[in-house]
Amino acid sequence: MTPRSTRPRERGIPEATVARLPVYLRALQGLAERGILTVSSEDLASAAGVNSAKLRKDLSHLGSYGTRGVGYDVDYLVYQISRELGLTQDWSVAIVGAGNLGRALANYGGFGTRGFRIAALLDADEGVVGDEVAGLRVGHIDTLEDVVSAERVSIGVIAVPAVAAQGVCDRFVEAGVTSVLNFAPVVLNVPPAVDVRKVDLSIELQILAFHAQRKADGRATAPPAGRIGAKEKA
Amino acid sequence: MTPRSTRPRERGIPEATVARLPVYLRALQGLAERGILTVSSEDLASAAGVNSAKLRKDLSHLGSYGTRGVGYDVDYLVYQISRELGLTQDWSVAIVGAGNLGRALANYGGFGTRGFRIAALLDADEGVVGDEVAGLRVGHIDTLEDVVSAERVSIGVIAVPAVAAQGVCDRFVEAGVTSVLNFAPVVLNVPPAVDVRKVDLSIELQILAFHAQRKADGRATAPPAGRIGAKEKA
DNA sequence: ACGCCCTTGTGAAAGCACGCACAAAGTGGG
DNA sequence: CCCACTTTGTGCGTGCTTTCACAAGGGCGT
Repeated sequence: MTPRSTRPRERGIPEATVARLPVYLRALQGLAERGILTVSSEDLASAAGVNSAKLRKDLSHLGSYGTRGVGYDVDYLVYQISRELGLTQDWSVAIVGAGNLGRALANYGGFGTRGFRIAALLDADEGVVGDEVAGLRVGHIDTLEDVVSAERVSIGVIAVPAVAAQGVCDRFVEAGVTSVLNFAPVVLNVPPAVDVRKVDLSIELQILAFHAQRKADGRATAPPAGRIGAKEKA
Repeated sequence: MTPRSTRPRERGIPEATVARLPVYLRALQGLAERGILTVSSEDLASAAGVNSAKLRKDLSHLGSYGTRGVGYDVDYLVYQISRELGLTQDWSVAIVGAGNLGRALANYGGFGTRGFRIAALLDADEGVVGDEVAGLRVGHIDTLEDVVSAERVSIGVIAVPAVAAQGVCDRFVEAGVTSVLNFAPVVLNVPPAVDVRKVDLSIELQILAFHAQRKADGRATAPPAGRIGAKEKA
């Protein structure tokens, strides 16, 4: 614990790096569970499916947490990434929509890891209100505002049909939620201060179809080079 | 139908553009349903949540399908984008995992739009094999290879727990599937010729948490600027 | 038939992201 | 105590993305 520069990072982690940190975190937690104490950038990169230089550069944005000639201390790095991502505090999440998707989300064990607490699961359908899902009782959509303020919900998850999504989003925003995760296939309109992320099955399928067509349309001009996967064998 | 250059695009649409085409397509279909025949890049961009210059450049990669001073013919553009994405042919999709997530996917009406056909919904749990979901009977995982070859499945969807994902993926690959959509929170290992896309709830949540923390940690250095959303009012 | 006005399509510039390759830094053996 | 080896952290070149700004093209009113 030498004093170091005391100024590891100076704010401003590239968005592309932020998007990969959760992947590194998961890989590290897997290593930790297997009792591995130290890992090199090469090994961690391989576990996370990225280039090792990219991994090192990503981590360098958080500070100098590695030891040359040795690698990274797994537990320490888990802690640093968790802290950077804001997972050392708990975030309350409200899920709207208790259909199959909402239930799948609610059952998503421990919500990735810890750090997220499902404060409520709401639905507009009287038929499902009152059901128990993942140890939670489904509440009525009309209690959204109460739940958000009582439970200090900071992240809203929208798992309702497309036509209802903007309405739910507006209510979240009105209630003070500034982070929204949207599973409905619509573009949400929100004020600039609100952060929206989208998860969209049909978009992913269509992107796959595009590349599949490439492969089928006679020899493609370039290999698929999927943005995410396409790694070589272990 | 003037002869034009007959060489509208020459192969090689940027990946970033491909990822946005489905969004444009959906926006256009919405316009078409409302009976709108023509749209300007400005209006379409607004509906899709992007910058109009970006939209024009994206569309220019497909060819010159607009009319200066007027805009784009909605139906024609729908057709061109569909064709480019490979949606004018049908793709057979097999979903493995008939839990809440698998069911949610199977029920995802018309699978976005048309273009995708669910050839099978499979599960390893004898308890759910035989259930009817979305007009489909859940089959046993052991029939995966048969289904893939009999139904000419080209896209495999993995909606199983993390520990089972790699195994299912291997079976898909072995059976000849070259496009995989993975919902399990693991990095899949596949040969280079296979295209994998990942949808991961907990990663999205963690990215939101990062930005939320930024907002909370005193005035952020920069506004959130969510990759996806954060548009202004209509 | 002419000219005004609107909107597309695209050069050019700026900003990011990626990956190579290497110097710096730390470990362990002799 | 020194040297050989390992692995990090990063400067730099390259290519992709985004955005601006505007010339070219086409419709419409007169």
